[in-house]
Amino acid sequence: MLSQEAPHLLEKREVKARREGLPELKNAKKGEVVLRFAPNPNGPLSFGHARGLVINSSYREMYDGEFILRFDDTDTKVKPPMLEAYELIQEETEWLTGRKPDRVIYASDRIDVYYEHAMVMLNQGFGYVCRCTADEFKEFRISKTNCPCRTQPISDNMVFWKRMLEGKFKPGEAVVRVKTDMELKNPALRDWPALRLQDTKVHPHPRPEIASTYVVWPLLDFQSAIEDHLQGVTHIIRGKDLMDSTRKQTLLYQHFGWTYPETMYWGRVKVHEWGGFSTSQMRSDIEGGTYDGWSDPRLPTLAGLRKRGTQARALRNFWMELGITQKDISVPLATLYSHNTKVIDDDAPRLAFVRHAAEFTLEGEHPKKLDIPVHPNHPEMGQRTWDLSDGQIWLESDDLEKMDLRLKEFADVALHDRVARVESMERSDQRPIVHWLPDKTSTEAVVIGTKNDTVFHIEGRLEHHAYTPGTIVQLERVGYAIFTDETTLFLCHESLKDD
RNA sequence: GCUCGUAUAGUGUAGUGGCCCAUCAUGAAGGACUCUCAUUCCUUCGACCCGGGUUCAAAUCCCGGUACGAGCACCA
Repeated sequence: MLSQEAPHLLEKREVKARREGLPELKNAKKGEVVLRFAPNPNGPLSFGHARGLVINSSYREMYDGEFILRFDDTDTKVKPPMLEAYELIQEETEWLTGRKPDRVIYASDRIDVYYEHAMVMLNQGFGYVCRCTADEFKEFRISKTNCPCRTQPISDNMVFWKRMLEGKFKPGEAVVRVKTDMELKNPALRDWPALRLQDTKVHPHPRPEIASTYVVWPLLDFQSAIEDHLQGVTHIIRGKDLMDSTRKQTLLYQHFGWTYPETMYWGRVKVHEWGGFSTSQMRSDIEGGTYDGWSDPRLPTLAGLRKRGTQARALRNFWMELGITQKDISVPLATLYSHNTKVIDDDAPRLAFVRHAAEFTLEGEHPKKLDIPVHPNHPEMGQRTWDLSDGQIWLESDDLEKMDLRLKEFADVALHDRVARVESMERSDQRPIVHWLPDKTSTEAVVIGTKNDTVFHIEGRLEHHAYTPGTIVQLERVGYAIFTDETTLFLCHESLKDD
């Protein structure tokens, strides 16, 4: 009845529902969306890169589109690529997004294509070879005046271009610029540089097949713009630090008569506990020995996160929850850990680890063996069996302040010298429940964790197990941990409380 | 300095003129369950940057201010 008399009331109710997942893409048709993520392979992927991967690849799934992984490796000096990173990044991309990219592109394979477009630009007069120094041009940019090179004839541009390719200029002596307008309000857009020279004898490209082949290299704004068009990219989602890039590139697209893709931006993300890390800073810290490689768990790299047991799904949930707002934000690690806990808890077998273990002898009547569940919420995961035949057990030294304890799943005991006297098998009072281990079912082990950029080791007794490296377990009353080897574990979540 | 952008609970986030004395998550506090300080569940706490304007009606539109961030690299 309502639907007949006042259908608008029903419609409104739908609108109120909280939006789930990512917002719709503008001008997007299912099956016709092409997205890309374009890191510089100057190191393995970091936590921040994960956002680009997660958001872009999620839209691929949402629209049944295509996802391109592109290596923007066009700088051999300031941010030189790292050869191993090409493989690592592809592997990490697959791990994080759950599948391979539809296409993988190396910008350094496509230099000739960029040259062709540079020549079109020069021939059609919307680009020119500028021989001013960077400082000289800066003055022109500030004073909104044309540089003398701007009006030179196309024939001159072609000559200078040829000389650039032949290596007749040194880096800094010539650059190809896109003609925009020196009066543009935004100084960043005025006749921006598109290609420059690099001394690839001194700074060869790390890929052996490229090495010193080229001296003229495109800059990001040019290379990325051309490649996006060539690959048919329909939607670009990237950081808002690249907003002026969009504007520069749109100007270039107008010259070529192309239409620029739809663009969305996200703001800066800082993780409260990490502060600022840059790939180059990490690189030098690793080389200097501060960190133990790119997968050091203190580092905000995907490799480091992975090593401490962070699940791809947790990372995906984390970034999906932040969405793509342009706000600059600072998130606590607790948020990521909370996602990770949700992902791992159901599958994490329980295991006992007694920190700083102290040995006691059981006194009194008690069973010689004990069966306890592997996971309290999942009986189907089976039982673990403890051997108490020699009566020797281990307790956490921090638990020894109280003299009366309940040994979890076992018995009430009273401590006294190195003896634990069994008072009752049933729970008889409210004494604290502690975890413990029989000597015969445990071995020496070490748990490693991090705290404020330092690494700590905890020695103790670990319950016997048959888990392989990489298995995530929950150490009862301690926390989630991932096996490094049979007797070494790493705590998944850094303890965030001060103690 | 010029240019661009953003401002909702402690932290994130939904909300695109009336359904909003504002959503969801996280966090904190309390409780239930549990022979873990885990998981799960319940309760509570807590926000529309400031000032004008438009409108019958503004978190939502406009202007100004403030704060924060980014670009103005022959880096990506």
